[in-house]
Amino acid sequence: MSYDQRKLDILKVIIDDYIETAQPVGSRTVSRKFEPMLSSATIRNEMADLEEMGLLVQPHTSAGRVPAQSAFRIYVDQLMGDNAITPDEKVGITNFYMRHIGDMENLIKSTASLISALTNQPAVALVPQLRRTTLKRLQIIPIIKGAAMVIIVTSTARVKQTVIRVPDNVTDDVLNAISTMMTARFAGHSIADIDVSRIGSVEDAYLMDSKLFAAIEECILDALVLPDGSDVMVEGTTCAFNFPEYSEIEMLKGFLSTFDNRVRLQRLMTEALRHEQCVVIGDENQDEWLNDLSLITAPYKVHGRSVGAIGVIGPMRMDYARVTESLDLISSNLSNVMSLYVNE
Amino acid sequence: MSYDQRKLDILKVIIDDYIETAQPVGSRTVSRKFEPMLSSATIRNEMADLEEMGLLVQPHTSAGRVPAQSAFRIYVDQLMGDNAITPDEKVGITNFYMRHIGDMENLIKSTASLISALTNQPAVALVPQLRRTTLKRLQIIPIIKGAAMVIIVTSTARVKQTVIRVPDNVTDDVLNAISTMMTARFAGHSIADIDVSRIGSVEDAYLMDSKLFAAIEECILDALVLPDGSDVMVEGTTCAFNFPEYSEIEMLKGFLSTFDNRVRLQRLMTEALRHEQCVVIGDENQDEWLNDLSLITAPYKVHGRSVGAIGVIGPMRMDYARVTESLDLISSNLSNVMSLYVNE
DNA sequence: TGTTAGCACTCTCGCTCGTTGAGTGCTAAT
DNA sequence: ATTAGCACTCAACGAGCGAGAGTGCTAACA
Repeated sequence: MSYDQRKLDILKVIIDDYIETAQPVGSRTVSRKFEPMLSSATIRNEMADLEEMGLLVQPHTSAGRVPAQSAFRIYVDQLMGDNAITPDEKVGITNFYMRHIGDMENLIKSTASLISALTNQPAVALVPQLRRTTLKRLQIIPIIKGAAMVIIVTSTARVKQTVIRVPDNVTDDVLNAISTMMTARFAGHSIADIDVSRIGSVEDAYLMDSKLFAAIEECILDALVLPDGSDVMVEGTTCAFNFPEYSEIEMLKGFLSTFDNRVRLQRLMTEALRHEQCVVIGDENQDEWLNDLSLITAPYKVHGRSVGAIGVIGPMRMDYARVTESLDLISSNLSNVMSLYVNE
Repeated sequence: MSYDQRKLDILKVIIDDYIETAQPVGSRTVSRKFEPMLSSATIRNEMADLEEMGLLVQPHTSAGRVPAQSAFRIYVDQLMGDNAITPDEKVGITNFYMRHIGDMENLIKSTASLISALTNQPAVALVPQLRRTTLKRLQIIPIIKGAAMVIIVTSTARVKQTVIRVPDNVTDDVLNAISTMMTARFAGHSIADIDVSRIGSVEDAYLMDSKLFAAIEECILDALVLPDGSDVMVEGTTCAFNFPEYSEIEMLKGFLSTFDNRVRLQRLMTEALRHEQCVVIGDENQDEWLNDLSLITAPYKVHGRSVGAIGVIGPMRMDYARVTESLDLISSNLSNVMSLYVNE
């Protein structure tokens, strides 16, 4: 019982069909689709072998077969085709990014929508991470006595705001001065660089209240960098309504609840940002909550440096060819657009 | 066949039960709950009357009865109780707002979550509307050649950003100067006041490129004020998974799709902002897409002026007493907190 | 006159059970 | 090695049936 090519070809036909229909695939179906023509009996023999090899699973005796998780792995690594995205669609993607103007949150949100529309799967996208981009401007604006808002604008045109407490005796002018000064000092620097030591030197220079700097420091290092779920955009969860595997309400609920915990998703995507495109199938996922799903992610880059990530989460049965190609394309388009924004 | 009190009392029992169970209510159930004790036969007679009056509907002969839309109207206007919210819960709400610190988007989002948690219904909340608050600061930040980002901070600590095109020859210093100047000029003014004519005078004073001002004007009047769906927060849609009326996937899909069109929701809530608390049941709604749902909204105010709105969208069967009380309470708490932010 | 017990009737819901059909594994022939 | 043929399995579907909840009506009663 060898790993011969025919077995793999048959496996591909089975998986292709299963991806499309979400139904167990029978020998007759394969026989009809398979080239060269083989009788269903022959296919049956091969399928029995594939089952013994752990690549197929029979839900019950008289059903067809369903690909096992390991089969999807082989499919992704060796079997699936390419050119799943038509030239027209490629042009569409390019146009989408050429036409786009707007702020970062919007761009990333639209990107998630685009991925979802293209793949018919829920899509996830991570906004450019602050500590991976550079500061463009920092502005502290008083709100009420005792509180001020820190607004940070990054080189990727991202705006992030947070509220900090400030001592009562700090005047608007002081906050303004600090804003100007910090902007001048740190503009163009990586946000990760705005660290305690440097703030120290600033403090010395301006002889300011150290509590205020402590607050600003905390604001930048914690509030702006700790994952709070607001950095991750989710679009297209309604796709799941059309998935046959979630036709039961409890199943659907289970699947959709995956997207509720934004902090968890954000952590996941922040991790994904560190790798090139990757496909994680079923319990290959470290996280238990993804154990019967597949996660496909790709980073996007500004001048070659990964600053964010996009991805798709869906059932193990998904059109891997289409999804991986889509993510690749979109990632590179997005990277280009974003690199335009940022003068190196 | 009069509108006598007993009929109304029976109606109340029926609706209370129906709100709780979403099941047709039979005469025996009512008989058991009704005070004074009456036989189910008597109740049956009354229920037959109520049906004839158009207040009850029988799904089929051998089922109990379901309140008609008009019955819910009467229920809301005359029958439902109060004190649906326990003192403990009230304290919880107050604490929630006392503890809160953060920016506006966050506060409104949390508010929506709170409403949803309290009512077990999907909740909707509208961020303070720009044209109803005053400007705190306007900052134009260049992003790339030909584009700049306008950041507006309002008196309600809201930050709104948008990207505008600027002529290539405008320098950073000019943008900075304009920012400072416009902030000085318009800070404290209603954002609706930043209109063409005033921009005209500013333009004269600084002899600036009129195209740039046109762009800024457009940015403020259009991009920042036109409903784009980003002003409305939706939380708790997953509540619907537990509603018996949406136990069929198609029903659920239909209901949840209500929340997909954010622009539509934003328009709805912007309209709601103009009224005091109101309960709109079924096809009392102007909008067809709400015709078999109920919408309950309440505005929230800063120093007596409505600037935003909160609301609940759910099936006609909903705990109106609890929802209206919750919205009232939260609206007044939120109004208080927000008024604190804004020095009159 | 309002209330209630009793009863026949209706209709949904859930259950069982036989039928159907897709799919299998095995065997024997090619 | 391939395939036709066949007996076998099992989920899915639908019909048929009984149970139960609920009704309306009637007649008796306070």
